[in-house]
This record gives sequence, C-alpha cells and structure tokens, in this order.
Amino acid sequence: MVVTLKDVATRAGVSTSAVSRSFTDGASVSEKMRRKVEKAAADLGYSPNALASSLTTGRTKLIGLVSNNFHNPIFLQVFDLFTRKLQDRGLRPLLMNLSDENDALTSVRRLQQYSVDGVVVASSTLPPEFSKAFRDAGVPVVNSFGRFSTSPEVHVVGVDNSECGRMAGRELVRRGYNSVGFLGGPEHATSTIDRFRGFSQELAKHPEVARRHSYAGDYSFEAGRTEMQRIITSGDMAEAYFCGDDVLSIGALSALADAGFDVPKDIGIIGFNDMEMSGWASINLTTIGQPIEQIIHSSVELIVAMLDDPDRYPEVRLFPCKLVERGTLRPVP
Amino acid sequence: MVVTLKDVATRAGVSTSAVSRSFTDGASVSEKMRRKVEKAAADLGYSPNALASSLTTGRTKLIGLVSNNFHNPIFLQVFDLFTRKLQDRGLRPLLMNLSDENDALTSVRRLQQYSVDGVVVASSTLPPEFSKAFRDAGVPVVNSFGRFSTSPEVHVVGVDNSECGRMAGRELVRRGYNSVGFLGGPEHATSTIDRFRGFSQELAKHPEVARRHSYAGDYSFEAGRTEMQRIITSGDMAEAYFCGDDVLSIGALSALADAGFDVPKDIGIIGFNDMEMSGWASINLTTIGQPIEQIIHSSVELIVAMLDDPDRYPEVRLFPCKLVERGTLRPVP
DNA sequence: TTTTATTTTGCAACCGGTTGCAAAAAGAAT
DNA sequence: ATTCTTTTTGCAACCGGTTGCAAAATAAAA
Repeated sequence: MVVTLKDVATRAGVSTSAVSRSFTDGASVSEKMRRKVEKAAADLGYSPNALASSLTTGRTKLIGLVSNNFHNPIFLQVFDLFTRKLQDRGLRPLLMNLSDENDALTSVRRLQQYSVDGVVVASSTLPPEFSKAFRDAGVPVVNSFGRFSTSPEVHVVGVDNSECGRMAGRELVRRGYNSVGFLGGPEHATSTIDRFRGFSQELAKHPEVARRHSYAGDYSFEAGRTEMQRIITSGDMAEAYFCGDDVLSIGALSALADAGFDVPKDIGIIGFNDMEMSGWASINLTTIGQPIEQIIHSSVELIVAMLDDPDRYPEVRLFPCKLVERGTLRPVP
Repeated sequence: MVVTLKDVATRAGVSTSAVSRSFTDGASVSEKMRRKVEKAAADLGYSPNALASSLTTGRTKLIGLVSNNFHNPIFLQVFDLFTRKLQDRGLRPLLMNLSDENDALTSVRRLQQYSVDGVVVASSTLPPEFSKAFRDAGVPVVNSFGRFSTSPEVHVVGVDNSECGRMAGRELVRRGYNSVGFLGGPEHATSTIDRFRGFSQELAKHPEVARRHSYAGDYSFEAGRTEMQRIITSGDMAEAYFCGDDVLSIGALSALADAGFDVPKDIGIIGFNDMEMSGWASINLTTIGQPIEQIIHSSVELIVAMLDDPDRYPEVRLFPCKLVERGTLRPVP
C-alpha cells in the first residue's frame, strides 16, 4: 500500500502537522523533530503526494506544454530543452498535443482540470488567440516562438520574424542575385506572414531585383519538394529562394538536384531554423538560425517569474537570429 | 476566482453530492437534477478539479511518459503518437526526460509524487532495470521499444531486435555480398546487442561471407559519419553495411559520398527504423522499419488495460519489422 | 388509498495533505 | 526561582472533491 503522511506520523509518534512541516522548508521545526520524522519516512519509504498538497497550497508545479509542431524535427530539440529546464526547476511538463484540436477553449479547460500553474505555448503556427484564451482564464502563459506585437497581451519569447525575413533578403541582395523568390510555409501562419513581410520590405529597397513568392502547404520535406518541382516546371524560376523553413529547403534542394540543377551554381537557397541536419555535410544548407536554447531558457524563466506574480505586465522578449553561412548560396561577387 | 463544486451546489440549491454525481456518469441522478446542475455549472463556468477527485478515486488519469531519446528524429513521431493516443482516451501524459538522469529510483519517486496511474517507458536504450523499478513500486508500466525476454518481468511492446538483425543479414546475403559489416549504435544498448546477435546468427549460416563489426558512440549523424570515415581510412571495408539506425546510415552515406564511393554500386547500406527522411528522394535509404504506430497503439491499449488490472500477467507484444527496399543496396544478382 | 419496492437525495466522513492559532516547551532575562 | 520571550508542537478546520448509508421522494403493486 502507499505510505501516507499519517503513517509516518504514527510511526514517529508525532502529529501529522509535524511531519508536514518537516517536509516543507522554511517551516518551524526543531532539528530533533526533523531527524525523527525523516527517519520514520525513510523506514516507510514515504514520499509526499504533490497533488494532495496542491489542494491547500494552490500550487501543482505542473506546467502545461502545448504545441502542434510534432513534425518539424527542430521541435524534438524544443521538447528536450523544455522538459529539462522545467525539471531543473522542480516543475513537471504536462504535454498537450494540439495537432488535431482547434478549439482553444477546450484546451484551456483540459489543462485547468489539472490546475496547471502555468502554460507554455510552443508553436510558430498556432494563432495568438490560443495563448490569449489561457490568459483570459487567469492561467499564466508564455508564448514561445510566437508572434510578437508592440502592444502584447501575453508574454512572447522568440525572434522578430520580419527581421529574419529582412536578413534573408539582405543576404540574397548582397550575393548579387537579380531575381529572388520566397518559398513560404503555411500561408496563414503568422511566422510565414511576418517573414514574408520583412523579406518584401528589404527587397523594396532594391527595385532592380525581381521577386516572386509562393507557399508550400505545410512545413515538410514533401511540401517543399513539390512546390519547387512546380516552380521548375512553370519555367518561371528566380535565381535564389528564401525558404520558410529548413525542412522546406531540403525538399527544394532535392527537387533541384533531381532536375539537374547545381546548387549553389545555378540556384541559391537559404533556409530558416538551422536544424541539426542542415549542418550535415551532405546538406550543408545556408540558413538563418534562431537561438532556440536562449528562447527556451528565457521562456522558462519567465513562466517561473509569473508563478509568483501572475499579473506581471506582458512582455516581449526578442532574440536576434543569425545567419549561418554554409554552401547553398553563391559567393559574394 | 476559480469556481468550485460548492459554488455550483449553492447556485443550484442542491447538495454537493448531487453536483458531484451529475458529473460522474453512471451515478444515480435524476434527469431533472442533472439539468439543473448543468445549468448552474454552465452559468458559473465550472469544470471539476481532476486532482481533487483523484484523492478519493485514486485515479489521476496521468500517465508518465519517460524517455531519453530526445535526439533521434524518430522519437518526435513517437511523442506525437503517444500524446494523441493518450489524449484520445482521456489520459494526460506527464513527460519525463531522462537524458541526464541515471537513477531509476529518483525517477520513480518523482512520478509517484504525482500519483501517475501508469508509466510508459519509451526507449530502446534505457536498461530494463528502469522499467522494473516502476513495477517494483507498484506502478503499472509498459516498456515500449524495449528488450523483450521470454520470461518478462514487465510488459514489453516492440520488435524482436534479433529477428531484425537476422532480416538484415538475410537480405545482404540475398543480394550476394561477399563481405558485410555491422555498424552498430551504442555498444551496450540492448537494441544494439540484440540486432548484432541476430545479424551474426544469420551470417553464421553462410561461412563464405566475411564479416566484421564496429560501433558508433551514439545514435547520431556525426557518429555514423565518423565511424564510416574511420572504416574507409582503415582500408578494411566490407561490401555492405547494416547500420544500427537510419541516422547512422545517413551519416555513413555522407562519409561514403565524400570519399567518392558510389552507393549502391561500390558499397551497400541498409539501415534501421525507416525514419521519415529515409524516404526522401535525396537519401532513398533501404532500411528495416518497425511499425511504430502499431507499437504505440498497442502500448497505450496495454497501459489502459493495466489501469483496471494492475497485476495483469506480464506480457510481451512483438510486431514484425519489415524491409523497405529503396536504393542503397545493389540488385539481387 | 395504503403498502411495498425503487429511485433520488443529502448528510457526514474521508482522500492526503497544509496552516492559523493557541498551548506547551525551551531559552533568556531578571 | 520566577517571569518574560521565543520557538516548537498539536489541534482542528480546510483545500475540492467522492461515496456509503440512511432518509426522503417517487413509482409500482395491492
């Protein structure tokens, strides 16, 4: 049977409060008492029931980790980092997969049933309304990899996707391409929209450079490959493409290779995310990386801070993305 | 403030038991009462506290999902499937990352504090002792992707890794290779050991075929690439290699390409896992796939069954792996 | 209508802890 | 030794629900 506080109290011959206090640091207990209780607890193999205590303390140390990116390899790293950093602070992630869920309210309900202390929404494709639904329910929330706004309603930690778009545009111009294309991910994802906006803004400064854009249905190898095949077939190709995600880039590279194009001699490709395999020798993709570890570290810090101050004024934390030069763009002329 | 059962009871002018029963199906409540309560609950926006009820029912509907495979892309799919299938059954996964944890006991404690109803250990590299620790603690556990044994002490769902090794060996022989190699993952992982054993057994039937083996430090692109580079440099190459994981295979392919080898003309490669990118046109790896979806489906079914019958007799559920023929082995002579 | 069987409801104890408060114990000051 | 502080301890109520049991209400049978 499972050992309870009461069992320990009986065994140690003390009150239940004494046992409870012995397990709460900062509580008023004498050394002697604590030792006695710890002895009894050890004998019995007692460990306190976090859920029962949450009833009175109002803290479960449970953090909802909600995402819908279960296909982009980069998110394996995201989950790895989140789980570790939460664990390090004594918090436990309660995972919620929104891949086939579209109703924010039921998600909120589900997590509220478990009285999570806070929620991290880790997604670049979920609409901002999702995070807001948690906030409206009074649950501390931070939106990692989300869209930032100058008048944020919820905490956002991530990168400035427009700036990333500008960076990509700037780099393609610098390399002297005369026509460039944007090969985006899901057309209505805020990340796609923002990256495209920045990219366009930058190119607007260089009217001599021709530009075009199109979208892949989702962030996947197949989608990137299919869309690039379509572009090739259409005959209307740019000299270089900025792809909305590395996995799209890799798909595009595959289509190009099949069609006999040499990258970077014939066509240039720049990706986004700097996922692990982009660095693999056989891929060697030039891309724009976001500082995932910092973003996650900061997100966890923020959610932890919110546990103590749930009404903390909404804040946006942006990290710079950086260009990772590899081999899929031609050299600067 | 958060709405409680009591608030609903007051509002509806009934007892708390009535409210509780209205939210429990199968409980004795009249239609009229249920409607009245539901009305009040809806007005107040009440949703029951799963943790509080767990105190009396002894059920949290929390399932610990423990793993240490946060680097193999295949596990993103594993997490995706687990979370969805658990959610479908009204269960919530509590994630536990064992990457930098080696003590089984503390892991058990951690999850016990949250009174998880059961635990799924999803790993091909964690030692079987881990799962046993949960069982010893009286927590229902199933070990997915684990090592099976003919006298299992815990439930195991996965594939017969020896058989997979045999299958690889058989295929290489069938293709007429005269010398073959095993390029394994972590030397002490049970999955590596078993695959190698099967591979060797099969080749023992064909003494005319020369064989050798070596190990990559871990399941990663870099490790596979490095090991294949070492093999190339050593000059002692086999005609074909069975790699312990696709990610190793892809690393090996990269090393071979760099060294100017043509696959499959000069060298054959067969992988293991059939991860998504193995099917990508630019990789096109012949490999052995395990039926991940079935394994996970079955694991979830099993853990659910154990909730009702915790002492269910330990069972091993093995699924056949199957050869996925693509382009990295030469044709059958 | 009365009696009996069945269903519905509320009371109160309980799940495993925490915590305010006052009593008891220990320590310091006189 | 006595009084005053400070620390330690236990009592009992409470957190948000569930549930066995008996009373109340309803339905069925006589």
